[in-house]
Order: sequence, then structure tokens, then C-alpha cells
Amino acid sequence: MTESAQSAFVAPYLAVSTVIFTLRPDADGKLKVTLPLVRRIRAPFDGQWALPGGPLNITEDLSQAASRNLLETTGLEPRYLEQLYAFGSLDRSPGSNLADRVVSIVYWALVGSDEAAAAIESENIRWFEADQLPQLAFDHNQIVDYALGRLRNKLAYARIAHSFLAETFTLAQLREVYEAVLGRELDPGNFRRMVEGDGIVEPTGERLAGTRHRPPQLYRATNTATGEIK
Amino acid sequence: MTESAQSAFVAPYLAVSTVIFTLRPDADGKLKVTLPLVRRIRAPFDGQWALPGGPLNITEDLSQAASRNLLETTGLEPRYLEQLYAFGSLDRSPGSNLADRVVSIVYWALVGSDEAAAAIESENIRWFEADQLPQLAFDHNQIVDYALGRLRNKLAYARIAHSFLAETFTLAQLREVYEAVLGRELDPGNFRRMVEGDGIVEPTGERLAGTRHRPPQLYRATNTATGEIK
DNA sequence: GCGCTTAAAGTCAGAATGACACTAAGATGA
DNA sequence: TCATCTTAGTGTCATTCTGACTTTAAGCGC
Repeated sequence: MTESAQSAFVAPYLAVSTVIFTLRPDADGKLKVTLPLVRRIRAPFDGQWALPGGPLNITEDLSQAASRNLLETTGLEPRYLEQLYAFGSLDRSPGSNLADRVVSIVYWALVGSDEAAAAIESENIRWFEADQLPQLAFDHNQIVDYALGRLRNKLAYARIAHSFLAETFTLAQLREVYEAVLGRELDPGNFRRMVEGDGIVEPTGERLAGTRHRPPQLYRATNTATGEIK
Repeated sequence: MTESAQSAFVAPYLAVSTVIFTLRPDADGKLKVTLPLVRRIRAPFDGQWALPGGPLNITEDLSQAASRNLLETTGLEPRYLEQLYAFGSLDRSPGSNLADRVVSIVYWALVGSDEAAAAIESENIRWFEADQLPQLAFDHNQIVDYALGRLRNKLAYARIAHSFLAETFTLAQLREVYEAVLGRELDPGNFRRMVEGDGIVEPTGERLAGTRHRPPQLYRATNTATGEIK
């Protein structure tokens, strides 16, 4: 607090990264939590996959930086965006020099599955299933695990599941989101009772046609303040 | 705080601040959530009270910086320490120049009430009741409110309440902690059932003597992994 | 011993939850 | 046409959790 003044000039470098979640069907048609990674093209960890991110621009808020790099990586806008954690251990990049130290403020985001299906993908940007990640650069495997935990936890008490879906959806689709994120099946009846009781959705009055069974009601998410701080 | 970076490069300046909670009896003998603030001795907000904090030293982890400035401010060690949030809005210091921009990574800490009773206090370091704060510098009132919310929330599902107490304690003392933090009275019988059911404490076999009623059992906290990430 | 206070155990009703059964309404195909 | 399949949507029941409250235990001061 006193003598460290000089070290302001060798201050840690500040970056913002984002764990971007969406849901995509796997080979069996089951929805899986999926996220985009970018291939590093310089040392350290040259050639390895890493979370999208970059330096914080002096003119933008932290969440703006996260949104920007989400857009740059995927071409998409976040449906939900929340700060996850600031990672700043000294040993994040093994063998590196103190002068290269980076503190990363990590956000996590949800994007619509419909939009994500058409997202940017290239040699150096690829989407991976969250439970089948390769070894990532830095401490990024750990960060993704932490973000997944937060997503699962938050799903239980916050109204975020519809962020993966379009404007209107059936309860079966919403339940599929829960099942994919939580990794287990839910009882349709109990699920209906839960969402109706919590008032997180309202019926649109329309029904989805073209199924080969009883046509389900379409719902939309009720207006909801997420409680996120600026 | 020391000189803010005379930004040789145009990067935001990185600081670590800490919201340090303890419990102290007020005039009526009721425990109140209390925290230390430091008086600023330079612009902006010269003379106003602010959270203890300072620049992140290039050689220390984020949590180490928080512990260090807790020690410098209070002379105490934290019993519990957890990252709260990284605050980095552009308008945190109204009217300031971009080059002075500060991103604060804020921690919150619990210290033992017994130790805190003997903590440092001076002209420029004073302890305030959390619900009777003056107007603070920057966005620090907002930060304290957020930290209080997190403390109350965390109390409900994490084993942290004993951090305010000594090694052994009675259930009545533990209940007093909950009541002070939550700001409402709890039923003694239901409270006992809850803590015994959750296994967060175990009896020591000893009883507290010298009360003028039935002597209560003394308990200690069971070993507990807090689940905090490195 | 009597009355006071808090410790500690127990009771009861209502809410929430998981497992499961049952009826409704479409499509499909013999 | 009509039985069958599939999922939508409703209902039931047992268990657990929670808040409010009662009862008994065990110290103290007088």
C-alpha cells in the first residue's frame, strides 16, 4: 500500500475472457452444453485451444469487453451475460516472467441455440462439448468447470434457461434445456408444476402444430429482472 | 492509496479492496455487523470514508493482496476470505479522466469478533455499523450492500458463521451470529434442529459454566472444505 | 424450596418434492 | 373406421422440510 507504488509501472496486464455456452444436438440428437474456443497462435501454449478473450480497452466497461469479444468470436449477441470470477494467480502461466503476469476477469454468457447453429466456425475457432474438452491453455479447463458449476447452480433459482431458446417454446423444449445442463432426466409432470408454480413462463395461447401427437401449448418467458449488478 | 498509475501505457489501473466484516455489540448489547473504513487523504473524495484497499503488488496473488491490506488496516488475519466481484465501470469516479481509470477486485472477509474488539482504530481508521454507513467514496456504498447480500446468502448454505466466533461456542452464540447477520430473530428450537441436522457443528463434551441458568453444551465447527477456488 | 431463565427435546400443520398413475388429443397405419 | 402410439397435461400419495409452538430439564438467586 505504500512501497508498492513503483510497481504500478510493472502492473499486471488486465484481460477479459468469456465462457460462451449454448446447446447443440450431438450425433444422437441429444442437446449438449457447447462452447467456442479459439486456437492460440503465439506462445505460451501456441497451438492449444483457449477461451476467447483479450485486453480490456480503456474506453469500455468490463461487460462491454466481454460482449465485444463474444461478438468477435461468434458473431453473436449474448442473451445472458454475467461476471464469473477474476483469476489472478501468479502461476497461471507456468514459467512465465512476472512482467507478463495477466489478471483475467472472466464472464460467462448464454447464446440462443438457434443463432448459435449459424455461428462463426473456422480453422481457429471451434465449438466443443463442455464435457469433452481437450487440454486447454493456461488454467482454462478449471475456469470452464467453474463456469459450468455456476450455470447449473444458477439454473436452479434464476430464470435463465429460456436464454437458450427462441421467443416462444414448449415446456418440453424448456425441460430439455434443464436436462442438458443438469445432465439428468426430469419428470415432465413435476417440471410443469415447478415452472408454473414459479411463474417463470406464461402461455401464449398458441399451440405448436405438426407434431405427431397432442399439440403442446407455446409459452414465453415472463418479464424478469435478472438482478445482475452493473 | 498511492499514486494512481501515470499510465505509461494506457491500461486500467488494478486495485484490490476488501469489505471486512465482524460483529460488535451496540449500545444495547445486540450484535451488529460492523466493518472498518479508512479516510481518504487525497482527491478524489478527499476526507471521505472508503473501503481499505490499494494496488495489487506484482508479486502477490489477488487473495494475498486482500489479506495484506486487511492486516495493514486492522492488524488482523481473516477467518474467511472470498472474492466478491470486480468493479470496473467507466463512471466509478465521476469526472475523472480515462487515464486514471481503476478496476477494483473486491474481496470480502470475516474476522473473529473477539480479535476485532482489539483491532486498530485511529483518526483515519474507524469501524462502522453496516446499516449506518455515511456516504462513502466512489461506488463503495453499493459494494458494501452487495457484500452484505452475499454474506446473508452465503450464511444460508455455507459453514461460515463460526468464523465470527472463538474455537468453541454455544448454540445460542451461533444463533446470535445468524440473527445479527440476517437481521431477524430465529426460533431456538428450529435453529438447533437445523444446525444439528446439517452436521455443521459437533459437541465438545464440555459445558459452559457460570451462566445463571441451565449450562449449555459447547460446540466446535466440524471440519469443512469451504469450496473456495484457489 | 420457589421462581426465574435458558437448554434441549418434542409435536403439529402446511409447503415443497419425487415417484407414479391417469386422462386428453393429436398422428399413423391396418 | 378405429385401434394404437406418442406426448400433453392433470392428479395423487408419501416423504421431507419448515415455522410455530409446547413441554421438560437444569442451572441460578433468593
